Amino acid sequence: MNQKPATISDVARAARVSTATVSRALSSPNLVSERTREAVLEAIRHTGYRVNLAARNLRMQRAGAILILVPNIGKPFYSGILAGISDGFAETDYAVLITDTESQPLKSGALAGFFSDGRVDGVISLDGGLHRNALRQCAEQGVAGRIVFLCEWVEAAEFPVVASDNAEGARLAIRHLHDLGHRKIAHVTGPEGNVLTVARRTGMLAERSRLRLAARDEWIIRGDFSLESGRDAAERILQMPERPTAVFCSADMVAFGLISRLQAGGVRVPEDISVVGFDDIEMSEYYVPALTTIRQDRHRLGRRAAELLISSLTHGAAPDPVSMFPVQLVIRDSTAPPPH
Amino acid sequence: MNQKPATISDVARAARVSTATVSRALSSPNLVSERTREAVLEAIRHTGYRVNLAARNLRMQRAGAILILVPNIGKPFYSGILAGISDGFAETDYAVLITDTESQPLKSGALAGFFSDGRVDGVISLDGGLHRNALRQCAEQGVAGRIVFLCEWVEAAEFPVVASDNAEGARLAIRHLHDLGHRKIAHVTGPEGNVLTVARRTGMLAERSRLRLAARDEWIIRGDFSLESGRDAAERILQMPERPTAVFCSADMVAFGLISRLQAGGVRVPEDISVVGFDDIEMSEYYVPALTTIRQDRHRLGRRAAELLISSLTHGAAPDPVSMFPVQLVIRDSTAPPPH
DNA sequence: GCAAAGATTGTAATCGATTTCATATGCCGA
DNA sequence: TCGGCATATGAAATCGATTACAATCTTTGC
Repeated sequence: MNQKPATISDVARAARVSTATVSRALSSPNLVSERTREAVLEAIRHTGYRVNLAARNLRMQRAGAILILVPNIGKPFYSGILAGISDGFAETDYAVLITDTESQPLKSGALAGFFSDGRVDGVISLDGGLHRNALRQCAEQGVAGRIVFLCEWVEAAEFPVVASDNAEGARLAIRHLHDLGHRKIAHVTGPEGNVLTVARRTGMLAERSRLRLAARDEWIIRGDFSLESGRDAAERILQMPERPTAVFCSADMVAFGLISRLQAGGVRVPEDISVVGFDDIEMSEYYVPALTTIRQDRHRLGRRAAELLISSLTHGAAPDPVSMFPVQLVIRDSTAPPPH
Repeated sequence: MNQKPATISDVARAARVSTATVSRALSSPNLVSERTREAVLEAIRHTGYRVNLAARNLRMQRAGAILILVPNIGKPFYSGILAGISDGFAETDYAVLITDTESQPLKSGALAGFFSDGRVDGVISLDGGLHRNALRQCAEQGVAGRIVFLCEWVEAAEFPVVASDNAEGARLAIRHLHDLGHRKIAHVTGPEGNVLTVARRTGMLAERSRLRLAARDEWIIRGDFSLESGRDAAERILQMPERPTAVFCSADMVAFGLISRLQAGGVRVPEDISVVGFDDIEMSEYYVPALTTIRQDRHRLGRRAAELLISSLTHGAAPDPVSMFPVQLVIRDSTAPPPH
């Protein structure tokens, strides 16, 4: 035990051939006679040889890994996405690295650095808050084609994006509330400067004015996709002289925080106030009340981003710069007609 | 643009020294005169050089990466743990790889393979269901010291373990319910064969008999840590002729599934039935009712496992084979005295 | 003033694979 | 029987770093 792993030379020696032949027997078997191929395979079995990826990657000038930038691994929203990405890379020999950009912010030059130190071949970023400079550096190094944005993106940057139709999601939410009879609808936004915040708020505002619904400034409440911001929004609402009858939240977690605080304040959901979330994370179905929300197909989004990246790594070009995925309204128990 | 990254030779040429000197200037500056060190640094700045990690790792006979085996990335429970692990590795130059053992089960020999193909230097496994064979292979290769179990573990295997005091957690839960006046306490277990299932159930049973509480076989309900299993358990309970007045769930997610279904069935929590969870995931505080549960310090667990692995990778030996972390009872709104 | 010790630096081997180029062999048709 | 071609294989260069060893130049002690 504790013996060093067998190398290609060990195999070559055992099979009485050169290392070149061993390599060929593995990567292009048709270049090798059947007899020697058998001998090589037997030697491999015997020695327990596995090709050393560091060596192979060095020689082949690739890193053999891709990196996922996640704003916060802790959020349940990302887990389904990560699973989808993993699935997408399952058949490849790429290793999947994950970095949390919140707990470990990228230092200046770090992103381009990942490429130039041979650590990664490609990047999937779930973080739309990357520095312009960092992206420019990547573009200058000619690795722009190896970066894919997922869910979030950077405005006016030339990287492929895989995302849900956020504006449509917001419209669906508002329309659903309108159909139930709601006319006074509030919205808890995401963090300022976030592209999703903008997309969802814009969609919400557009639909609200299209339907000629009441509009009050205080009904647009700033949040940040977190439970806490939902709770804070609830406190604001509890103190409003004229309360909305429904709230469209920019994320399910926000809705949970909101509902929890509303109920604690004696306001029932959905009897007194209806609530719609966004994302449809696993919990939403089991919340009390079960949450009406906008579903994003997280697994599919992740998978698609993986496929996109793989294809641009192997074929050099991204097939389509933007893929927008449909969202879906899932009606559960947190919405009902407004109190008359 | 699109130029290949600078190599050590480029730097050497620019600084008019040999590659050896460049390497030394970086790794052991005291071996190099100040003048040349300056020149080298200047050349590095000028060329934008970054050391190629594949090459360095190959030469230094290390992989530069560690692998985390997660049963299911999708579960919110793991996110805090992963963040803790990431933190633990933040100051090192190890890359952190993550694999989901549920969506992509390890093939036979895969674990040992990760080591022998130079892909990883160490492993943190959150999966206690690894095959004995896989572990034996690792031991035979002499890499046993580079595997750390976290939260879960494999019974009778000689690897270091970082985990919470699960039995104590179960005892705390039962004692709390007993203190509130409950005498008929049910338990939804984890999946059969899981070490956590055993630890928590054992602790629960021990405390129950110590306190001389009522015991009925049907009050031990098999689950699997999931929302769905909580829902199923609730359905069983709703049909019991003699219902328990309290339920201790083996995970918060189970508790959510359970409460959601109980309420739908007209049983109020905590007025009719009290519920205690296990884990204290972020959501628990914001559930309705806020969940009484056993807190595990997930971030700290993750961090500790990372530190343990790092230390055994650098110093060769694990300081202490088992570290058991204390748990904590967090009392919220899902528990109350039983209906008289 | 000279040998020994110390400080710097360069040359070349090495890590473990892949791949180019050259060589050896066998088979074919003329 | 011999040139030509396809097939099978090996020798050696290469990827980009680190490091053992050797070489040179300074400094120090007596």
